[in-house]
Amino acid sequence: MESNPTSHVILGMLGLGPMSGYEIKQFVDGSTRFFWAASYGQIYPELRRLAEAGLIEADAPQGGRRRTVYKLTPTGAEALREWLATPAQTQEMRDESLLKVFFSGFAGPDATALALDRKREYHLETAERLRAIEADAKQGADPQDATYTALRFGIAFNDFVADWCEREAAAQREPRSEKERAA
Amino acid sequence: MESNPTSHVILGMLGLGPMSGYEIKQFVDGSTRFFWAASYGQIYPELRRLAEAGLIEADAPQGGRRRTVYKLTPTGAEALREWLATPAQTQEMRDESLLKVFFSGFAGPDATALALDRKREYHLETAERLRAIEADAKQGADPQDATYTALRFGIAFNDFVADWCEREAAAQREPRSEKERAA
DNA sequence: CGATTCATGTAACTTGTTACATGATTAG
DNA sequence: CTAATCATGTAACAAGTTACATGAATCG
Repeated sequence: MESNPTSHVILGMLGLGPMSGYEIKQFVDGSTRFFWAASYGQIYPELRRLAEAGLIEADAPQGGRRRTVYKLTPTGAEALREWLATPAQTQEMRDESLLKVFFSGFAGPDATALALDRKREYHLETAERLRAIEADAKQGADPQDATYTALRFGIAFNDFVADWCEREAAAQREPRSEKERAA
Repeated sequence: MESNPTSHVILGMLGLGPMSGYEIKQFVDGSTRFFWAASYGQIYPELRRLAEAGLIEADAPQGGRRRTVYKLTPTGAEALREWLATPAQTQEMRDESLLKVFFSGFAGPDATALALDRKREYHLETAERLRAIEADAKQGADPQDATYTALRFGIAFNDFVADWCEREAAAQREPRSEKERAA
């Protein structure tokens, strides 16, 4: 069984409890989305593959709707534990706002501060959205619960970046360096 | 001309000065790599497309080696300015180390702190690598130069995450909550 | 002169998104 | 009854990586 990135998210989600593909997608969108997304186009085919490989199996469907709830098999639980014990490999960012900061010099000396302002705005909004999720999750949440920890990371991270952008934009707006002032 | 993410990196790089595909790759690897990567498989075909669309053109090749140095045309410069003036859209992360933190509860109560330790280590190493690049770039660098600003962002960001992981791992190792202590 | 680096390029593959199709169930 | 939501799925596409092929120039 070839393992791919998406398979680990699915195994992890089923490690939290039995779920259908639809529920996995909802859960991802409300939690790992900001650092690891997944779409139906990945989830459903991957569920099938994992079931064929014997890592997960269809649980008895509950409720009136036709749906397939999956759960981990012992093999799947083992695979999840193994993956968790392995050092992480994928560490990627694609941050267009930072790319614009990087190249902003081309649009003149004031453009950098503006690019930083825009980046800041994005992170403020994201932090706010995450705080809304946190407020929902807060009731009875154990602060040491790992999923909650990841959420707090998202908030802290976005707050930090917003602050950094603010400070840096201010520095960019300060009077130019001695060399330039002398000129 | 359909614009795609890679085309903007190339236009931006050529905005810094005429470059060959090979040089673009080197430059990316030494700068935007940690927030926006690019491979030869993207760069060379895209250079051809941009040249056909008239946004860039082959400059007179300098030096003994056979190579093609590209530069922006006025149209390309305009396209770059336009892109810079537009709000950023792509904002993605794929952070496997955080995913492991998120799911770590499955591997027992101690696993979260360990996952945080590992994540911390990664960011310490990255910060160190970026500092090495900074040390190289430092001679005569204008602190308000935008490319330098992005580099400092990378360092600050990785330092922050490393610290956050340290604090959070410590909190995870503290005695459990009242509820559990009472039990 | 042999190894390394410079330099360009492509084919096969992996990964992921978007948009659509389908239909059942539930809420108002 | 009809609109929204639940639920599963796929096809077409977009994006990006890896690995390889090729050959010239340079360095020791």
